[in-house]
Amino acid sequence: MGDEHEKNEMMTTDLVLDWIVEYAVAYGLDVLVQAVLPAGGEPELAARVTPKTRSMLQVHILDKMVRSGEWASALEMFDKVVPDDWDRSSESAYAAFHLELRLQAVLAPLRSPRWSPKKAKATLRQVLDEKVDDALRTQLYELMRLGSNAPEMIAFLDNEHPVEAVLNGLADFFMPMISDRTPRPFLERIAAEVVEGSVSLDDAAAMASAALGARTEAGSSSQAKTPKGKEEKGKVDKGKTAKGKAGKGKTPKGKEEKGKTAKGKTPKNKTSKGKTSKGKSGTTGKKAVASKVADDDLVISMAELEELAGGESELVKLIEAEERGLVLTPRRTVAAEMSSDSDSSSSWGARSSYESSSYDDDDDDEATQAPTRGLRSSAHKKTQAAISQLGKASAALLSKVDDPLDAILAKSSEASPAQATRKRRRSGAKATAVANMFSSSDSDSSSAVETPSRRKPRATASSKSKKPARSERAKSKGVVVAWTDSDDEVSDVDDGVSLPPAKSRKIEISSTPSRRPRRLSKSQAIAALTPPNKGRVSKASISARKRRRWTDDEIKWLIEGVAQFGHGNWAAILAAFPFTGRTNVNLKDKWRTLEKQRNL
DNA sequence: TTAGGGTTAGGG
DNA sequence: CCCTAACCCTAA
Repeated sequence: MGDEHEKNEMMTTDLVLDWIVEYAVAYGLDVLVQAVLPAGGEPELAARVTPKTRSMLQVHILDKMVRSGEWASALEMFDKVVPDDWDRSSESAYAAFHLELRLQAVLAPLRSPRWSPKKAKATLRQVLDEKVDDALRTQLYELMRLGSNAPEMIAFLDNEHPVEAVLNGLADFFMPMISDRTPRPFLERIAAEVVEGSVSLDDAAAMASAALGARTEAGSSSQAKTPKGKEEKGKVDKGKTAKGKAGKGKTPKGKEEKGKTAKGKTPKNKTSKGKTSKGKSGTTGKKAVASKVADDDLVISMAELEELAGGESELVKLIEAEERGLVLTPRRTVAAEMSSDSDSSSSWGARSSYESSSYDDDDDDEATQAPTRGLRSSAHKKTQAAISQLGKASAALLSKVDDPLDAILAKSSEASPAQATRKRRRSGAKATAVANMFSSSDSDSSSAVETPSRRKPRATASSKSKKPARSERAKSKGVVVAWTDSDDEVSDVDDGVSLPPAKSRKIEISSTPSRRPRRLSKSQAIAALTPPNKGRVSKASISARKRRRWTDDEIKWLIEGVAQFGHGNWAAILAAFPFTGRTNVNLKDKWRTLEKQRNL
């Protein structure tokens, strides 16, 4: 009796916990996901989550892996997620999706716009040498056939095996498993608080449990959970049957859809850009504790950011100013895109209606746009929103600080493409630097400060001129050249820089000035000017950037990354691991030295 | 963005 | 002072 009551209470609590976790996922709180997943999670929490919720979380992770191109991990996770009783025959949807995943795993390294046909072929051949089944082999041979023509092959990859299609397939495939539950406002609220960090998960469970208990107490307590269990079972069954249908329809549908979206709206690929630094879900060695810490840091970082920016209202003002276009940053488009659709609906069910209907394609936009992202959902959106918020905040912060370089560059009317690029990269680097400053509680506090790689005063010596013996070069260093450029005068520069006027006309140039075409002297000047600016901006970053030795962790990531993405995909590797203060070129260089070391 | 040649800080 | 790892520059 009392025993049973206790038991019921416990199960109620667990169900509530389930819900909270589910909503937390919808809110994009990966910490919870990590905490609950068996491997590396917190055992107690994991044990209290129902298998169904666990599956849902796993699908969530799978979705992330697919998005970040961790195909090997995705394959692994896929096998874990699929229930044992699903049809795995070669005709099944399981087989189709599994094949697609494996294909993607092979194709991922080839998607780089810069891959060489030679490399692609070699990679494919290597795969073919391993044991692959006929279905995969057929696909790969088709790729081999196209391998001699790079553009054609890329087009093939994009049209026949777009990542989009896999994502859609993912949504289709698992939708039956993931039913949408009726949202419960109070649970949503609590989940939101968990996300904010003001309430711990356990407290939330207690709170929600109390709330739910109060409601269900009126009826019999066992009533509360019985329907749930039934519901769950029913769903699994239904899922199994529905799945076959969904899977079969999947491939053509995905393709069709892709074509249409591509035709309709160009921009949208951008979304993934922002979230680079946190792609670690696959190989969390460090437990949920670590991710918890990371999340705390995120919370703190916003607060600190606001504080630094002069309080919230100030920050808001700045952001608003930015949005009105007063402050131009490339991020603006993303922000606009973000704010355009705010949704609050439960995410997981969004696609089901689309699935059952045979999808008449008469009206384009609405039909295609909405269902495209079954799983992208609000979880993704929230994450994106948070990221964009952070980005905006840091941009606002930066805009508050005087960094004249951008202004200077903007002013220089002949802005060559190269300069423009440099400018953009700089601001990007700065933004991440600010973010890193808070998010990486990591050891060397210097790294964050270093990150905005300061160009050395040394103005580019023309590399073509064969090196003029060390001593000579050394001597030439430190020549002082007076720069007199009539048009934009000191004032121009002065606004942002506020350098001592006397200095602004004298620029130190380390290489022979006469060799350079005059046109370049300005950019040289800018480069030369830069460090002093920085000195003014922040006392911490005065020092010239330091050499930072590679840590074991970084080396580990690099090796892992090459194994995962293949040699030469440095940008992808950089994005997939939590490198701080490293660039893709750095990775490339490090790999070069590693290889050298191994050979010797 | 990557490949590869060039430059240099800093350890031994 | 030498050598190497880390970093820079630029063509493609």
